[in-house]
Amino acid sequence: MIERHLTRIRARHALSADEEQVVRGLLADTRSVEARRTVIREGERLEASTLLLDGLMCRYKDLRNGQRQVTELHVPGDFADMHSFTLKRLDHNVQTLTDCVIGLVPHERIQRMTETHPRLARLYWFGTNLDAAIHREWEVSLGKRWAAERTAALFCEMHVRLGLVGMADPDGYGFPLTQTELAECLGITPIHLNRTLKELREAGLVEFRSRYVSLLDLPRLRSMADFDENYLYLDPDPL
Amino acid sequence: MIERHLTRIRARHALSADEEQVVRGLLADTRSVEARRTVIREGERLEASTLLLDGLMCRYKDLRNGQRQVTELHVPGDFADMHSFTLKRLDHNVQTLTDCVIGLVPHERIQRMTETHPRLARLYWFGTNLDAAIHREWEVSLGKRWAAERTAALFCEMHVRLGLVGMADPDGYGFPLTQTELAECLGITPIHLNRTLKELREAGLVEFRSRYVSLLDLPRLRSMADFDENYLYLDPDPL
DNA sequence: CGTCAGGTTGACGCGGGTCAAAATGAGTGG
DNA sequence: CCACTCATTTTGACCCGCGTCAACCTGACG
Repeated sequence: MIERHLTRIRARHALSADEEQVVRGLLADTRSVEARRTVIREGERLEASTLLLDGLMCRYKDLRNGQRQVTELHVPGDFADMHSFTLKRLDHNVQTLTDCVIGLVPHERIQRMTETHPRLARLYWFGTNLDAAIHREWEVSLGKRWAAERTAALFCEMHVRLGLVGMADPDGYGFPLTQTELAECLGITPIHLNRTLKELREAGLVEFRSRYVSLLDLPRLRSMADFDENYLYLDPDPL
Repeated sequence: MIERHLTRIRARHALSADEEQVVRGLLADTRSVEARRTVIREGERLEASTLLLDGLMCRYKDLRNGQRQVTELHVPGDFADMHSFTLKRLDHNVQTLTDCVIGLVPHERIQRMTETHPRLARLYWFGTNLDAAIHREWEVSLGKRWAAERTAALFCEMHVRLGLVGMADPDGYGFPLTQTELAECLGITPIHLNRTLKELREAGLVEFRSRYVSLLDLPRLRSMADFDENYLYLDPDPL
């Protein structure tokens, strides 16, 4: 089950046999969590980081008025909160969107890894910096793109990220979110997202139905989103 | 001049005399850069990280249509791009907003530091995770807050961050941005920002004039922004 | 066949974008 | 000290994207 995590790392960096063993040794425990459970609450003190092995999760922040903004989606192989290793408590919540399998990685094991395997430490540092890059791209979407462009950009991002761990087809992928959840990622109301999806569908760009995203015309979809996958760092320099 | 950087670190973590010497030794060179110069361009290969010693800088991303979104502001003492140590090329640009003094820290020195001083490595990792936390809060602002709330939130954030390095008064701070630049942070047009500033001023909350932010009623300003400074991690756990 | 979550559509209003133009203010040169 | 310039701020008019409120539809499930 940790294979997807190794796949994710290897998509960007080589791993020696020794390093692979250390990575495998990080996992202290795995557990199943059903859909829509908040796994990590803002402010609580954490002693372990959560590795997503299967399913989809998200980071979100609540507002006083009951609304929430999702700040990142997680696909299998992602660490949901490697950053809690240094921060110890988070400024946001982490929730499952679907039924999930998660792995727990005690901070003390990460600590030991940073001391014995500085290159691995650097790879995981890279990983949190990649999260930040995704946050920045979402800032651009939320700040400057119209609803349709924004929606297109997210569909493009998820296609690449799911593809990296072998969970996407060339022209689509399973994506079991409700329209309400998707709208919370995009900073628009579910109603307006529904209209936007209709617009994208009728333009022959993308269709989102029964938990599956069908990419009807990927080149035009990427173009309308002004999608540039460089922010996902698919070809980093070798370390 | 590196004092502000030490102050910034010490605001959150203790530093031993030995560690302080290592931090001081990171700086290979300092230079002056005039206002509105792009110091780091998206995609270029980097061999050193940039430490902001004096002045204001920002990270921004360009869009195809010529618009841009600022994704973070930097105050003196901040690393503008510690994340380039692991990413090697950035997904965004970095620019001076005012005349600045910057310090250059070769990646090889950071590399050596991670091997000899893992605790310092962890502090700098913390620093990049703090940047990500700021990105997340901006995502919330851009996605969910009205223009006035969003503007109030940014004024609150900058008050705290500038205050940490001794550059804010209890009821205001110097903030030499144009309204256009501020609007690029907030994801609204300069014209609408101008109307929003008028609204905040007439409500007796905050005034932004001649490069100075006057906090007329900080409690109400924080309240309207739903400002919760936890995301700035002012009291992290000791490492 | 009833129930309920989630998806869809319509009507209407407001926040904020857009275009145009005037006012203000910091420099600069005469 | 004044005239001129150019960036920046400010205001007005108009319109559209998206929020809001209210129904209605659909499909999964017991």
